[in-house]
Amino acid sequence: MSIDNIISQATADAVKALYGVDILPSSIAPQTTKKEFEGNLTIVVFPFLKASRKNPEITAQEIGQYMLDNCNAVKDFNVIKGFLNITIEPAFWAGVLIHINETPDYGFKAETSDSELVMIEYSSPNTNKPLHLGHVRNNLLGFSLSEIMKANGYKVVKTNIVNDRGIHICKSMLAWQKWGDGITPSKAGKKGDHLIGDFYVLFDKKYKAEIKALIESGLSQEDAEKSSKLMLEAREMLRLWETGDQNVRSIWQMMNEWVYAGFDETYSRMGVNFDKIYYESNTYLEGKDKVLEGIENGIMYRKDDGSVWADLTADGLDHKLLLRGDGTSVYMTQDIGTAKLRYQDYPIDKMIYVVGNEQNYHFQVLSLLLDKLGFKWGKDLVHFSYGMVELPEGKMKSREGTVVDADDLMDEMITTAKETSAEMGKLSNCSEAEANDISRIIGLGALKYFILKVDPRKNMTFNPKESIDFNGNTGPFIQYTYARIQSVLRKTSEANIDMNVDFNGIQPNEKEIAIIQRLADFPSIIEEAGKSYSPAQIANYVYDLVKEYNQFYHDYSILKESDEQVRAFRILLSKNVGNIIKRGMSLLGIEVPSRM
RNA sequence: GGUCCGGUAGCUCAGUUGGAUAGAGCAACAGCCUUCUAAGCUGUGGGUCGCGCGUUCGAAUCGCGCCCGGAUCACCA
Repeated sequence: MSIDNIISQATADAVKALYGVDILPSSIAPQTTKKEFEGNLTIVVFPFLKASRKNPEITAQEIGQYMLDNCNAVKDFNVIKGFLNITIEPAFWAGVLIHINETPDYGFKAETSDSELVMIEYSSPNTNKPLHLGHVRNNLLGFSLSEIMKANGYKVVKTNIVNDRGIHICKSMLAWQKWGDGITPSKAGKKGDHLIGDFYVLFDKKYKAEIKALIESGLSQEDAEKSSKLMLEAREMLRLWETGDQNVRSIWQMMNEWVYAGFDETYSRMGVNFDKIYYESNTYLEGKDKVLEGIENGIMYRKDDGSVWADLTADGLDHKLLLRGDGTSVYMTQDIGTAKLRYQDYPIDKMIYVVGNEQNYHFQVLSLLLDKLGFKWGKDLVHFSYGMVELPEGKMKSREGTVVDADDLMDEMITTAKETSAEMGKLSNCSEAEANDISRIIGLGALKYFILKVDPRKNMTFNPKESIDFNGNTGPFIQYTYARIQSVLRKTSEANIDMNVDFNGIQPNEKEIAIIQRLADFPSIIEEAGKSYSPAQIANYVYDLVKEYNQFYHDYSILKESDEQVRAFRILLSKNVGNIIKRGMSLLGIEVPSRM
């Protein structure tokens, strides 16, 4: 039983004994006492005034006195206005630390046979260009969210829906056919996704030139776009693809393989992965049945031109198109189809879509439609919506070359980490391989932490220069603290310090108590982050813990402490801070180095 | 115009189901390396929590109205 629960229970008991009123202990949430006041936990007594019919000070005084007399965890109390500050018996804190130390999966709930299954969709790239900064935010959020849900005891299936068909892919294919001269990724010495991306850009360039020429020959913008030969060829290719034309399909197959090989490399470097990948080429025809079923059930209706719609005005939204007049699917229909396939594959209880906030409306509609169509998780599907990543110079525009490529970005981060470390002389005692590994961990940690610490809903500015600043609320700062703790532990074992010490009667000081209190918060932080789907809460918690520990680390000698009991206690405390840092960072998909 | 989301220090951001005098980092200035890793620590300065009204013992937090910024409102995905 946690200290919080003990105090909540004791408070409820006190109110019952003093005023004869029943209060649910769970409705009382003790908060950590502010630094400027004495005590560890604070109870706000205003809610009890109706029961006590006395003023706040007297009420707090009475409850405090009762708790002091009847609860052995309470050592002392003081009252300021309506705030009852309780000092916990220091020996209890030692017990809390020992409990944390002895609980291997502290803070993580285990998956059980009746755990709910949550499917998390993230990444969802197009196969016509490499991943960029926007995908990085998506991937990091999606992966972290998966880890957080697992820690909350859910069964998690990570999924990726790859947009592998459509006019954009045909553009790349066409450009490769026309100007590629049979080049392949290995011949070009280039990752496949980058190669395809180059052809996509090339298409756009040639297309623009064609349009420009047509306009100069006297056509209007609109007419020029209509009569562009390139675009017509691309459309024809898409048509052939849809009829299953062998030639087009085999080029498509080959080029997609190149792209997937490139993506795999990027994903694996980024440290993200998937349990199940869906391809739009397999799912894009699937939604039709469901929609037709919807017509029979009166959920959808058909217009005179043959198109099919859903009327969502009763839910405050508009009419939504689901099938075109010619019977083909739109985006929404495909998502319904994908949902159908997924539900055939897995007994989904909960579905989370990690998709940018420009699609908020889409998911509002999807949720309603899936619900109406009988998907049990439709109504409560979570659109984990995140804001755009902007650059200091403004928005990213692929045409203007201001897109930050994911691979380049990771390279840059790792290189900078290595240079910075070398400048500080940190890597002088390492082998080359070790130095590279540490640089990789630090560089990627800096990137990941910088992105994940921000509330996902907010648009954020990614400043490449500032992200490589290793000071303050950053990944490297946290990693550094972890590395120092590992150093302390190494020295502990080198010096053969006996850790089998009886901690009976130990009196942790204020700073130690503050750290233990924070460690004890870990489970509720994970739970909260799982409810609000927020990796940022984990990130900021870990930072607070590290900050608190750093002060302690600088104020007290740990290994030099002469009192064996105190020394062992401080080593134990450090070890557990290290453990929690590691677990917290693992929820963000960030590694921690044992030295740096 | 309709809908959704943001607005907290010069900058980047926290702020736990409404709680005490709103917190970090960066930037600026002043200190601290014979002591477990100085990528660190300590101190100083910096605020109309977008604006107003309301709800109550108490509002950055909840409600209503307005202002600013973003997204979206396609037979694109």
